[in-house]
Amino acid sequence: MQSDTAKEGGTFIERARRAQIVAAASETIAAEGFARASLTRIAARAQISKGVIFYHFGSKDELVRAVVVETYTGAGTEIAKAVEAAPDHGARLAAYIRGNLVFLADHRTEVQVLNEIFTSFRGEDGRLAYDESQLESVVAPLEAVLRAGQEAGELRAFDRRVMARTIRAAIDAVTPQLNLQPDLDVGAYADELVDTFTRATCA
Amino acid sequence: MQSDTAKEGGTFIERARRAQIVAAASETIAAEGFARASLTRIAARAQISKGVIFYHFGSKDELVRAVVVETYTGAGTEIAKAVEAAPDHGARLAAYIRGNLVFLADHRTEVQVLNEIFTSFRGEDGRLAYDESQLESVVAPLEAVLRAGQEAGELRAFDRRVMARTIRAAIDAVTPQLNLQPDLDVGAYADELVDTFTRATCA
DNA sequence: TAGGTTATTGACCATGCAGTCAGACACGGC
DNA sequence: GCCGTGTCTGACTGCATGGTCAATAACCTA
Repeated sequence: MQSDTAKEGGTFIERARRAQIVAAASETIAAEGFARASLTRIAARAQISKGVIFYHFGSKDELVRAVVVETYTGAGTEIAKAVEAAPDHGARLAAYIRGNLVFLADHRTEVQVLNEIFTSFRGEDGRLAYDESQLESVVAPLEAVLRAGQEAGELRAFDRRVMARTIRAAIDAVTPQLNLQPDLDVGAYADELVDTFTRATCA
Repeated sequence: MQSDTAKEGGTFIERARRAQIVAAASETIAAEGFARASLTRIAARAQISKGVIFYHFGSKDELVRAVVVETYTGAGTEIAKAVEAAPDHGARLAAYIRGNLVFLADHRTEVQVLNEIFTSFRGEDGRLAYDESQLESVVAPLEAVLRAGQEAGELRAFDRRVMARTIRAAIDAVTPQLNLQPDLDVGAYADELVDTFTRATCA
């Protein structure tokens, strides 16, 4: 039997194995892409029998979701901290952008794994398991920053939804470039984006 | 035997079948996603035997590439026309953005198919067949527009590469939204983007 | 209408997949 | 030493996949 949220459930071995399998799955996805990350390959990387995965996780679906939770936890708070430390709303937007790019640069593998899962992981019905509608939670905090800035009169009037999507898209576009060109100057890239969106949003 | 570029090669039946199979493949990808678009399903949709696909195309790989070529041809010129009709460089950028969004709205299915292929189609090595490095040709014309604008003094100094990527990302982000919310007001969305990037780029 | 080319079928193959399971191992309490 | 529970293995099933192929149908020309 395995625990649901796994924070404290299960025996010592239970938790250790789950962590090991999740790590192996993450590594396999990063190294070979989601499409090639079969349970056979994941088990091989972890140097365990394939059956043990089914002992600790009910299905491949459950494993993948565990990888997402594991990888996602902590990312949001890290960026939120940077944003909240900023004084005015213009600076908050800048902090948001910079916080995101720094996170991308520091956690490229994890971000790549999440990207693989989000764009390839499909349910039985063939639809993406993590589609646009569920990514609402990613855009929402950014929209909140924009709204606050507008209400304070520091940012001009614009469609917050469109602007938030645009900024998110600009940030998300960095990952594949970083993947292709690992020595990309993320700081300079951030400066450009901050400049661009400051001009685009300020009153 | 089948032709390579297929414009005029082969018999009448040859060309008709190829077109039919490409169409069926495109429909299947649009309806069920790339991952589920197996040759069996494609053949079923076209109401032909699976073997006939291998008679006209050497492999699934070749079929998919034919879909890309088929779908891609014409898109570039359509947008280029709109861009070249614009007077000054600021207007050119606006025309580029509007041209792209109009194209997205008018050809959602085709764009969705391309998107499916670009994000899921992998070679034997497990790497994306159409990755970031091969999408250079998409960003290049936009960079040219930006460069011309800067040299004419109409656009401020900025990193053209970053700006081009950002604009492309903003445009590409529309597709999944359109998919999720088919009645999205693309005209208004285009206005917002034009406003945003005009402010961001003008001298 | 005969004969050769072109086009098509459906059965077949090897492979890889997610998932199952009977049995074996480890190990602590009795 | 033995038992029971928790853990693990490796062989197995059933299925879908991309791809092959011999037989055959459709077609065109002579």
